Amino acid sequence: MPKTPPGQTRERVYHYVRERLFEGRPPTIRDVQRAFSFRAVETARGHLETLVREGRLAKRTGEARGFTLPELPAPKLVPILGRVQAGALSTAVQDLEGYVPVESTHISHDLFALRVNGKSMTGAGIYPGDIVVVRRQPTATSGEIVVALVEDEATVKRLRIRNRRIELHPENPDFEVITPSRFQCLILGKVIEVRRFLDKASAPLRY
Amino acid sequence: MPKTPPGQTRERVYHYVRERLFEGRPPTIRDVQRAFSFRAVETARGHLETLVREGRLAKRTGEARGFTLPELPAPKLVPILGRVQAGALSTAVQDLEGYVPVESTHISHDLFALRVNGKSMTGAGIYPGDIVVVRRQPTATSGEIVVALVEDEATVKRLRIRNRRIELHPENPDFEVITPSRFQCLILGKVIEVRRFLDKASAPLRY
DNA sequence: TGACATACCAGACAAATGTCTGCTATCGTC
DNA sequence: GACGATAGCAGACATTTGTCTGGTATGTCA
Repeated sequence: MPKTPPGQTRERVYHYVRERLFEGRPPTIRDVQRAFSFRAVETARGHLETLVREGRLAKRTGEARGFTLPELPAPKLVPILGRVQAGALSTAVQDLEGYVPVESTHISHDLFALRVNGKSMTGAGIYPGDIVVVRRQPTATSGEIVVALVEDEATVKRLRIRNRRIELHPENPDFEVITPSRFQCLILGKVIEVRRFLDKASAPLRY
Repeated sequence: MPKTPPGQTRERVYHYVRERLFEGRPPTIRDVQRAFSFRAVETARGHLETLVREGRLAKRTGEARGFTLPELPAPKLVPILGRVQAGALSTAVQDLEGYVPVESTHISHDLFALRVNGKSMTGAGIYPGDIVVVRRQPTATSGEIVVALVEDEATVKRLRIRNRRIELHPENPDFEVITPSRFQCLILGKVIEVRRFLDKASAPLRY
């Protein structure tokens, strides 16, 4: 039974566990044992417990496959809504185009995604076909890019509040500013992220 | 023991399992039992097995927490490399800025992410501070947006091959076309996705 | 040298978890 | 009504998996 320099194997164990967690397939202690050809379960467990003690991993005691990354939950998928219907703001799972993974920082928020249609925001780097990730919220501050529902149609625009009036500004000279009344316009949320898929193969999966 | 209309409870079980999988925390059968207050494990298992038979879930028999989504592994995180060093193309985990989750479609590929520095690609909707997701590959076809290493510096440009010469085109009139020799230039990969974080809070987590 | 820590092994035990067999009740259909 | 399909229950059992106790070997440091 050869002995490895201190910490060296543990580093590899750590990366192995991470990989597995990123795949969404938490390993058992015996998985780790097998992956590193340890002849005893305790060897694997020793490394894992040490990693927990060092704060590099977290665990749910007694639970099968209970090792996780501390503070870092797995990325969450948010639904890409094909259309946003007026009135019902609840996630319509029916006309679902797919899912996009988002940063785990804001898994607590109510997020959804939307595919951009027109060219009215190209000046802000938002092009047709892009997907915007939206945090659902009823209001926003002036200057932010929002998704608003105007006459039953969802549009992405930059919000400006001038003289207590709502203005929806495009970022493309070919389009005009919309100045809806408070009753015509409903702010669905604020755009927090834009993503463009340059490669067809990387487009979100439909399922 | 009340009985629910056919399929109704199962639908909810399905969504519960999905949620858990998206969180990276595969449920046990007894987790499902508890979540729906079934008085027997078999009830939960019945639904789960049916979902597998219907092809809506997949499972690894006998394994603890073995239920997964078919075809759809959990999203993967790819590293955002702070800098790309010449020569060594291996992922330098050291100067790591964080991780971004990517679509599960291409988990098999060798991906990394890079933060964009200059304004040379604004015409293509790629702005400073954006993060590009790159598929590592030594070559690319003309017209694709690539990450190239020119004189030890990584740049994002549109690749054009004219008269068997490599040209790196910016998408901003303020910048000039680079025409490196084959020896000065190394194609690191092809940009498959662009993402911009409009909200500071949504920026990738450093850890 | 001896005390101590680390890496690893061996085997047993216990808790968590998947699987099976058999049962009741409700609904729709022939 | 008989039949089959579905939803659900009850309890036992088997496997997987986490936990524990005790051991050997090697290195560091006083």
